Parts: sequence; structure tokens; C-alpha cells
Amino acid sequence: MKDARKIKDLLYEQVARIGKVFSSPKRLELIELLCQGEKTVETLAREASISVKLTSSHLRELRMAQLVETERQGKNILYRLANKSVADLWVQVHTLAEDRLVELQLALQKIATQPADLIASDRESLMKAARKGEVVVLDVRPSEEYLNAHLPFARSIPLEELRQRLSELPKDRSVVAYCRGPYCLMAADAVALLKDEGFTAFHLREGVAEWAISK
Amino acid sequence: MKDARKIKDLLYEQVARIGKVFSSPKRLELIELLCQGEKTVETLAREASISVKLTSSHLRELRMAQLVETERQGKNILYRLANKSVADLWVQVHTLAEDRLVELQLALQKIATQPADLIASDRESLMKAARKGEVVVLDVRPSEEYLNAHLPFARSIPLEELRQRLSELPKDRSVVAYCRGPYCLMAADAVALLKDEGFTAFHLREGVAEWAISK
DNA sequence: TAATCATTCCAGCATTCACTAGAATGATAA
DNA sequence: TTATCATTCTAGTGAATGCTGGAATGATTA
Repeated sequence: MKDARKIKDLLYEQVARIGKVFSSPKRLELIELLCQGEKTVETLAREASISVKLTSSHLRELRMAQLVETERQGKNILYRLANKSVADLWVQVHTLAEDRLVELQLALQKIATQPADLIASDRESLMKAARKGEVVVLDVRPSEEYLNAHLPFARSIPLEELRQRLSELPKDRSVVAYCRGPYCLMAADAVALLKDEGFTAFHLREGVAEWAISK
Repeated sequence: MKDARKIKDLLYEQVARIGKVFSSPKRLELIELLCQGEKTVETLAREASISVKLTSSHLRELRMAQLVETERQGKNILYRLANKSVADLWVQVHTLAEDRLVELQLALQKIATQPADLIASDRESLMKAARKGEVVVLDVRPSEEYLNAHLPFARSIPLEELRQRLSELPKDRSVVAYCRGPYCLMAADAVALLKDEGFTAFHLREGVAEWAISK
């Protein structure tokens, strides 16, 4: 009967390999970035604000847990999530964290300059309004990420170009901005800028990965 | 703009607290046990084959991540999952692990004595057959766990009592046994015993937590 | 060929982790 | 009071982890 113990230990140990990947803040950040589409090591390093070497070693962990795939493209190596369920798991983990951890809730409140900027994400009605053109859904991520996937009816204006392209947006309707997800600051910045310029703007906390989760 | 980095780091750090809980094999085992219902520290220690003190310290981690709740009941302290989504997360993590990790797939094959014993879990048709009484769904977990929650139409005969209570089961119909989940060995043992005794028996890999996930 | 992108190996450092053991503490029930 | 259940503190061990730096290696492109 000692055998049973050994087998069980082996099984849980394997599952823990997946848990370990999700136990490091930097790896979580890399996962969220990869949720936006495939990226090179350099890009990931820059966007996560860490060295290429450290990025490489975190990506190694992800590879060893079979959560990412790689593809060489010329001089670069592209990383992408191995599976949609990896993105789903990321969303489920951070959602549970937001549900349980008061510290996280408090930290999140610091992002939205004004809580009133946040839009209560009633998907049905938001999409209905977007379809009718009553609101403009604005994707402020880099355009490659928009091209990889975006919310229905969304228009792309990367945050960096927003100030120059304000004329593309209407002042008589609401603008709902979103970015990579609740931990990305781009949408909040966009909303602040838009409101400064006299637009009616709201902040949608969810990104593409969160939106894709079937509820 | 350094502020943005600090806030981001803080956010991912909080989410990583949840990931850390899922990064230890023993804690995963405790979570699975708690998926079966509330239990005392002693029970958990016994069923996970670890010391009470070590169990206590793992439970402390779970408490600090707000994933469990406690309640004093006389001399004992009962632990239970704080939320259904904790059980859901456990299921999703081990499902992803089974999907991605070949080593885990191989280890799982050792459990079912014969792969043919495994029942392809087409829920619809299994439940239809169970409703009609064409098959007997058998819960071989301890009876407290059955009382806490069980599959529809399931009958309870704890593995320990199975040998003495064989006469309660029909020989002209199939018996489908299940236990705590894919990492629990009780259902496999039950099926082996039943087949030895001339019953037609199958092994359902899923437990209550897996069954409860909406697909 | 040289330059770029990425990984790997080495070493080192500080920190954390899982686990064990002994002893003390607290809360409860009989 | 005594016994039981559970946690906590201290202390220790061995292992792993996150990160940094330097140097070498490979694959690719120009």
C-alpha cells in the first residue's frame, strides 16, 4: 500500500508544476502579455521591464511546463501560449485573487483615477450599444495586439497615437476604452486624456482574455 | 512613470499569492480533500499522510490566501473551502496539467488497472441510464463525503464496507464507481474488487468537483 | 564576414520553502 | 483537573528560487 502513496505524490507533483508557473509575479506578467498574442523575447522583456536573460529563463519555465510554444521567425523567436486554456486559467486565477484578496482590491482602486470612470461591464447592453453605434469601443493597445484579436465593434487607436488622433473620435457619444486587462494601465491613461480633452470616456476593466471566458 | 511599475508589480505579486498555494503538491492534495467537504485538521493530516503540524502549516498558507474558512466545532476545528471557485480552480489546474504534461498522462495510466475499465464520461447518456436504473452509479468515498455532496442517482457504499455489502449490488447491470477524482485510488480498487466478484464494473474518473464544472 | 537575437553555463547572493523536532500555549470538553 | 485538538515559536537542514553578471555558443540575416 506504500505504492499508492508514491503514485499519489507523483500525480500531485506534476500538477504542482503548473501551479509553480503561476507563483511568480513576473511570469504572470509574461502570461498576460502572451494573452495579447505572440511576441518575441525582446518585446516581452521590454514590456515586462526585465532583462532579456531573465525573461529567457522565465520563458524556459513556461516551456518546461508545456504552457507555451515557440517558433523561429528569422532572427527572432516568437513565443505564444500553447493553448487557449492557459489564457483561461490566467483569467480564472486573477479573478479568484480579486475576489478573495482585499489587498488586491485596494491596489486596483488606485488604477482608475476615478471609480466613476469604470464601466459596469454588462456585456449584453454594451455590445448592443456598440452595434448601434451609440458608444465607441476603443482598443488602446499596440496595433499588433489589436490585429491578433479584439472585442467586437472595437476601433484601434494605440495609446501612443491617441493625442494625435483625437479628431477620429466623436464628442457627442461615449468612448469606452479597454486595454490588456485589469492590470494594464493604458486604458486608465487613455480615459484621463480623453476626459481632459472634453470627451465622455469610460474605462472597461476587461481585456480580450477576460471577455473570451464563457460565463 | 516609475510609479506605474510599482503598482503593476504590486498587483501581480498579489495574484501570485494564489498561484503559490497551488505550487505545492501537499497543498493540492489538501485542496482536493476539502473539495469533498469540510474536515478537521486531524482528518486532513491522516488522509494526506502527513503530520498534523505540517498540515497545520499548509492550512495556514491556505488561510492567508483567503482560500479556506475555519469554524470551531467543540474540540475540533473544521476547515472548508471559502468559495466554490476554489474547487473550480483546482479542477481547471489539474485538467490543464493533464492536457499538457505527458508525464502526468503516463502516471494516470498506472491507476486504472485496465484502461478498458474507464468509462468515457458522456454525462448525458450516463445520467439517462442512471435515471432509468440501467446502471448503478456507486460512490465509494467515506459516507460523510457522500452526505456532503454526490452525483445524481448515486448510491453510497464506502470502499471499506464494499466487500461486506456486495449483495446490495446487482449482477445483471453495470456498476459505475467513482471517488474523489482522477487522483484518488478508491474507485479503481472498487472496480478491481467488483470484477473479481463477477460484477460488471466501470471506473468513472471524475469526482463531484469535476462534475460540477459547467462545460 | 560581422551583427543580431536568444539561449546556456558558470558563479554568486539573498531569500524562501518544505519538512522535522521540541517545547510552550490556548481553547475546549469530560 | 486532565486529556484532546490545534496552533505557534524556535531552531535547524537541505533544496530551490529569483535575480545579477560575465562569457561562450548557436542560429540567422545582411
